[in-house]
Amino acid sequence: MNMDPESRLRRAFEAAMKQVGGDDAIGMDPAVRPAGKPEFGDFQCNGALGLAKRLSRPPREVAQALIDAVDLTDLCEPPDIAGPGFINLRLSPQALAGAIEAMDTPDLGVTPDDDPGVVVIDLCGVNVAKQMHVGHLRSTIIGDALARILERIGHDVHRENHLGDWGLPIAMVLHQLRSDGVDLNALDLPTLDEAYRSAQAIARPDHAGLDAARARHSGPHRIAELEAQNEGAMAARGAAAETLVNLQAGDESLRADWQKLIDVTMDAVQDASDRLGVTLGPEHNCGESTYRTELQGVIDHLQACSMAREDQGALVVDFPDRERPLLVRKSDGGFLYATTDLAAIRRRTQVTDAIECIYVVDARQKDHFRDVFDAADQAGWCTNAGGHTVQLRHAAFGSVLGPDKRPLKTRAGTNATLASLLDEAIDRGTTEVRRRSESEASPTHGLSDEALNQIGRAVGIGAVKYADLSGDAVKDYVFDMDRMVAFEGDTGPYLQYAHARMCSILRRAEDDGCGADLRLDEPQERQLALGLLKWDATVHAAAGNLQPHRIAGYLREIAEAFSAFYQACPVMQAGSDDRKRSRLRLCDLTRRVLADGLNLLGVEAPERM
RNA sequence: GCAGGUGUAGCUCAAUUGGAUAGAGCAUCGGUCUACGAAACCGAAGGUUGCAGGUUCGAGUCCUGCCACCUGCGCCA
Repeated sequence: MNMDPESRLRRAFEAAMKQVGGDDAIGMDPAVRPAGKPEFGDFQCNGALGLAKRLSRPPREVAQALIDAVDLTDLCEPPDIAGPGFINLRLSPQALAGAIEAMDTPDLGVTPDDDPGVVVIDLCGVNVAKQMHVGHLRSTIIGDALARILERIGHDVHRENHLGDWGLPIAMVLHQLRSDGVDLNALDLPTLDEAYRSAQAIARPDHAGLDAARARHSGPHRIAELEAQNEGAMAARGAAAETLVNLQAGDESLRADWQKLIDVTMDAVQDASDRLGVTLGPEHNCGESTYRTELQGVIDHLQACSMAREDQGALVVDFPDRERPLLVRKSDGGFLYATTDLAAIRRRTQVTDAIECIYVVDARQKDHFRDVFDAADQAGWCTNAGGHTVQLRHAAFGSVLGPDKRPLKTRAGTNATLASLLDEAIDRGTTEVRRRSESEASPTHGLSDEALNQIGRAVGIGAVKYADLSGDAVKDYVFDMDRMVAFEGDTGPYLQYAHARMCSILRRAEDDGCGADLRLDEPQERQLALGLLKWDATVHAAAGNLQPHRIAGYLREIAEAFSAFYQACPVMQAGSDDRKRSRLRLCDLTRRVLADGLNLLGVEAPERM
């Protein structure tokens, strides 16, 4: 049973509502939550308003009845009624101090999930032969954060990088490189990337797309674009298709070359992962190619379930609530990415026994995942091998836009590469850290080049990651390097700075106040303490809703509360030893919560910066 | 055409899932470094939450209808 004040208040008011409302109160939420403003106390109970409705009694009268009935012994000061019937609650000093002491443990009061299990997170999703761009940045950063958050509450997280390493696009590049006579042993990523582009441009006919575009009255620009693509594409496509057939048939020479493309691509991915500080390595690679032997089995199963229907030579799955069917096999017998995604779900739920599969993929694929998830459900794969219900969830994220609100481009007009972005972030972070370290008063003064570079990287990368994680992931976001690396205001470095200041105080102190009696007399001390108490609920809310930005918002709140405390309450010269040790303990706990949260976001927390 | 999404301060974003006077940051203006790090703090100004209705004690949040923009729509992934 949760012993934090909010849970205790909820239970107390639940009981009071039952007493006041009788059967009418069954199933009603006491609506206990942190107070909206400090003037309203520490917590508020809004349940009287709903209960008054059911009882047809004046809300304030019901609120009074609840106050008369509720048992808040050892928990609260006498509550009062405000506005239409809100009950404002203020914790007793003992209860607040007791609650803080209770969370002063290694796990910081964060409770494990009620139903822990294997959670597969599909993240990063690079395509072989294609340079990583900002879209992969989002998938990787958000996916890594979600993985850390879910691990934090006890899940067994399996990260999977579902590489685009199979299918026609790869065959096209392969064919092009081979026919151009490129030395694959000396292949580098820019060459590969360029080959991918030109292969795409040459070999993409789209008659069906063109017909569809005409049928639905798409704009002339779109139609012209499609017509241009159709020019002379068939020949190249035919050759690529032949390459694909040979590759899939196991042609040794082709397979060797194919592997070289993967190696070159993955070296760059590893480099980006390392610089970003995300937990992602070769052991998480799980490419589309690994499903190739399972695709036919998926089709067989769909047919055995009578889910699949032939239509114009292709195999499709229908849904009761929408027109659009899901295509699972082409008329030429080939499989599609929906087939691969279904195979992945089947393996993850039926072999790996996942209770949850999370897809950290661009929001534009929403319809696709809806179809695939529904098809998987129909196929019976939403119950895992252990009989546990499986949740399939698309953690969709929006596009990264430039300051012009268009998809982010470099000055040259090409897609911004991830590598160039990281270069710049690290460069600017390092420059700033070095600049500040020149001042003799700076705690970083005199540190080695290596140490300063390390911190500079943490600051630059932290800024980029925080910017990505601090807003609701599903929305598009405007990427503005200049704003991020101002390192002021609501940024990653703001949180890192607050953390470094706490470290600084703790460094100066002879002890960390561990075990000291807490005296939370000043309003800033109370506010900080009340903030710390929300940590458990915040982690669970972020995990349950797949919203890392809740963590980010919480940490900013903590950093702000700490700054206010720092301003108002001297620690080292607190007046008495008891008070000093109490404040040190509060600093220490705050530092640990902040570090814990930054770690969940994958943002480093240097001790000096 | 059909489906989905978005619309909040000049700009970039929040809002504990229906709660009190819609909050931050940037930019602007003013004040704080002989107390632990000024990457900070305090204050001012900035709003008809796209528009119009509706539901109720109470709506940025829910329902309806418009407007604007974005995205997707069978043999690419």
